[in-house]
Amino acid sequence: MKNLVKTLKSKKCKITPQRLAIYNIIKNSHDHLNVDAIYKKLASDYPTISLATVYKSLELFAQLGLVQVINVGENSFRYDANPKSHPHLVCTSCLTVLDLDETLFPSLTSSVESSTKYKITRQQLCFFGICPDCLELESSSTLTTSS
Amino acid sequence: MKNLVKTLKSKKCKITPQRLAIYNIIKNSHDHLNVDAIYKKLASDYPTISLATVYKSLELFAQLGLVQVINVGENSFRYDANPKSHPHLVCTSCLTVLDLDETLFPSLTSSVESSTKYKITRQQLCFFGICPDCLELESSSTLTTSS
DNA sequence: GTACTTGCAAATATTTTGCAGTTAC
DNA sequence: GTAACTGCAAAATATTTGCAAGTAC
Repeated sequence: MKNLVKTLKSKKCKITPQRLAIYNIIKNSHDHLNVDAIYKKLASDYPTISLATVYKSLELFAQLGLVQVINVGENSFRYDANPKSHPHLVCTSCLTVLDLDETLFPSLTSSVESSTKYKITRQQLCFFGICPDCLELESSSTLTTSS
Repeated sequence: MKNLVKTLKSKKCKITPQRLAIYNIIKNSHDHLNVDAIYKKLASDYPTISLATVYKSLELFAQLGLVQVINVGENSFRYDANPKSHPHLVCTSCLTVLDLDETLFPSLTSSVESSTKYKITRQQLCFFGICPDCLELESSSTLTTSS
């Protein structure tokens, strides 16, 4: 939060309740919410907030490097309060998106740069699979339906 | 193309000129086109084809495992005639999307599986950067504007 | 006080759907 | 001949924009 306030001030952007609320929601969710989910979470505290405000705030945050926009193959974007590019792990069953530790994959960028002539600025690693909870549900439902 | 015909037949799907044309376009483009680009490429040969047909055909191809749907953080999807999951390289300047050789990154999946309890089914690696052509343009325009 | 911000409504973009007419087989 | 497919138009979904009213500073 201090980071948000400091960055907004330094760019002469105003510190509004809406912006604080939106940033808080992203910051405090382990999952990576999309605009709609953020909007719905705001609904109880800010019944009159508009989707446009959520979009505008998120775009500002992204420009200021406060959040990262991620896309895991859905037709909507999700937002991550950690602006540093890092790998994500998607459960294709319950659709949650977790962070992974980047240190699992050292020096991917440099191997791409050396084998192509590209100057790499960013990478997006995304793994799709089934989380332990869903795996368990799956196996128990298999037992049920097979009876 | 033989692959397309064989797969369509085996699933009792009809082999229509539209489907052949759409598949051809994806297959023959080094870049990874989105629906709009495919539709525009079709325009000269099939002036009456509809966007809906392009969408429906691509969805069918994806379901049959003939193409891969990719998303590199745009708000539209691109299509790849190589259905095997493999890394992509995006030039953020000219917006082309190239394939990378998967062998550059061995055993990513297994290291994710061993460090989480997830069962990984698919991965998407995407590197963003500037291609050699755009790098060159950039440096020459810098020289020009700085004069 | 004023420049920035919000919230609404309308616009735009992408994708999906329903259905009547057409076509591959 | 018929089930599958196409093309159109309308709907659904996601995002952006213009602008009048409101608010942080």
